[in-house]
Amino acid sequence: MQLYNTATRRKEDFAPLEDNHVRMYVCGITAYDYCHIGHARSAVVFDVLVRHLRHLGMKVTFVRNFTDIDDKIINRANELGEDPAALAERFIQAFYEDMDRLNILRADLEPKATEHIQEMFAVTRELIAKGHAYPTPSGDVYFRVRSFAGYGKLSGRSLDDLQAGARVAPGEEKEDPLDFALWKAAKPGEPFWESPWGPGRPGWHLECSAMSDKHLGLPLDIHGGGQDLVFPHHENEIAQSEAASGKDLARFWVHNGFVQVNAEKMSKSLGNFSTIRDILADYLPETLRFFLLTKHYRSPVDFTPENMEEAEKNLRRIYQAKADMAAAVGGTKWSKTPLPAELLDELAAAEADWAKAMDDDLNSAAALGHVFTLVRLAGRVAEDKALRKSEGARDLWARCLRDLDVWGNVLGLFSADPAVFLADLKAVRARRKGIDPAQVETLLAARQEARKAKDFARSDALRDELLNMGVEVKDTPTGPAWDVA
RNA sequence: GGCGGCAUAGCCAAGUGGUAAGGCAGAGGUCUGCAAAACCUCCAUUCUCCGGUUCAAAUCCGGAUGCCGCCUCCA
Repeated sequence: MQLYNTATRRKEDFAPLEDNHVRMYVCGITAYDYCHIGHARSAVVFDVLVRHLRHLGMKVTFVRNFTDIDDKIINRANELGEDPAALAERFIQAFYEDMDRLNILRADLEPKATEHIQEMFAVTRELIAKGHAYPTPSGDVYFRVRSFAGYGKLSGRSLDDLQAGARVAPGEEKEDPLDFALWKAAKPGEPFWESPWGPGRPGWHLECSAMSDKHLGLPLDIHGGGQDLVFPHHENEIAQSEAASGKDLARFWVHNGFVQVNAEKMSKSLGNFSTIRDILADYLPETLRFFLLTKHYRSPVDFTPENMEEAEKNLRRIYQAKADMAAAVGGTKWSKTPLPAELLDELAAAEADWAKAMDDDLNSAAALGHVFTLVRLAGRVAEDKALRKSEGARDLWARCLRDLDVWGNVLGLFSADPAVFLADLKAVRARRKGIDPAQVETLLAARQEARKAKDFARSDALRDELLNMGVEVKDTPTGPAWDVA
């Protein structure tokens, strides 16, 4: 498959260094708050990447870390009067709850920064020994950015460009404003570890260098994260890892695009972010996941109610098709009427195009288009009186269902029981639109009475009343049913 | 100011040289007491604008305009 590599700014053919074994590291969360929709996107993107590589037959060792010691954690803990370690643990558990709901597979290894203090010492010692880092009198250790020739190569920045915007905070003892902290001396009241440079705690970037090397070895096949991590986090990781080890940190750098809200950047500082929990109060988890996959992973995606609603309608149609097909293949007595060859050609083309799309830099948006080819094919056969009782139709539906299972397994979608999913979706949409199911049932029963009495004027009036509430009525062989329009 | 990205129908969105996927919405039809669902048909001679390269460009190059991101914590 091809993957876009931030380091080269091109799509490249991807193959792991080790035969058929992909070693992949993705920067996880800093556990100081509930995850927002941006975390959800990153998680979904790399989850689909792992699933797809495995689908292609590769073994994937996926490492995603937790930053469980950091300024933000300490600040938050102080605000709440909570122990920093306990606070981090609390939000790590919340992370698992949210990600489980989104059908994100657990990483193979989920190391924490605080469990790798010794490994971070080792990297720091190596960097000091090689002249790439220096301790200060007050007990900080800084990376000497100008000692690493490749600094800026990932983000495409020159040291001079960076110099212009660099600042030195009061009290810092840097040789150069661009130098960044490997180790921070403890301030009073902060958690700390004893180190060769005095009591303190690790800088933000160091843990990833220590953990990726320890758990996967360099160079990594894939290093991933959000686009915002390109600079400075990943640039600094490269400097640390490559200066210390002499090896490349990663062969492929993969970065997912941002989630915007009403076409604006979502950020803590703007305060316009939605947590996953907030969103899942109004929408099904699968809706969010589907929505995030309707755009290519490197493009920005705009989170709006309209787009979420569209995702719901798309999913409803796909699950309805699954339900219809499952019911249809359960039939007996099949005829020998042959299926037109074009139908099978179309199906085969959709299958090939699906694979091509996913192999093309994980183009889930294009891939989802081919799902609807299956849906339309299945519906077309079901509508055809001559074909729908044929063995060919049965086999086509079975094949479509199988494809949906396989594709859904790669995307992490479509795996729910259709009846359950459709009922859940209806409930969540009704709730969001303020529709009272009990009231709907009452009106529906009244309409049935009118219909039985052939009072069609009254039954149509009731149907219009329901429609005004946002409820669509449908009469089925097994009686009336309704859905949210 | 430096670096980078994007601009495709009413909306969402694929498409990096060969003549515009898909979805939502909309129109007509089949079905239906009427509807809904499903299915069929229609819905961008055109891809922000202006130049250029080419037999051929939404796709490459130059310019303009607009929007966005990074450069500071951030997925």
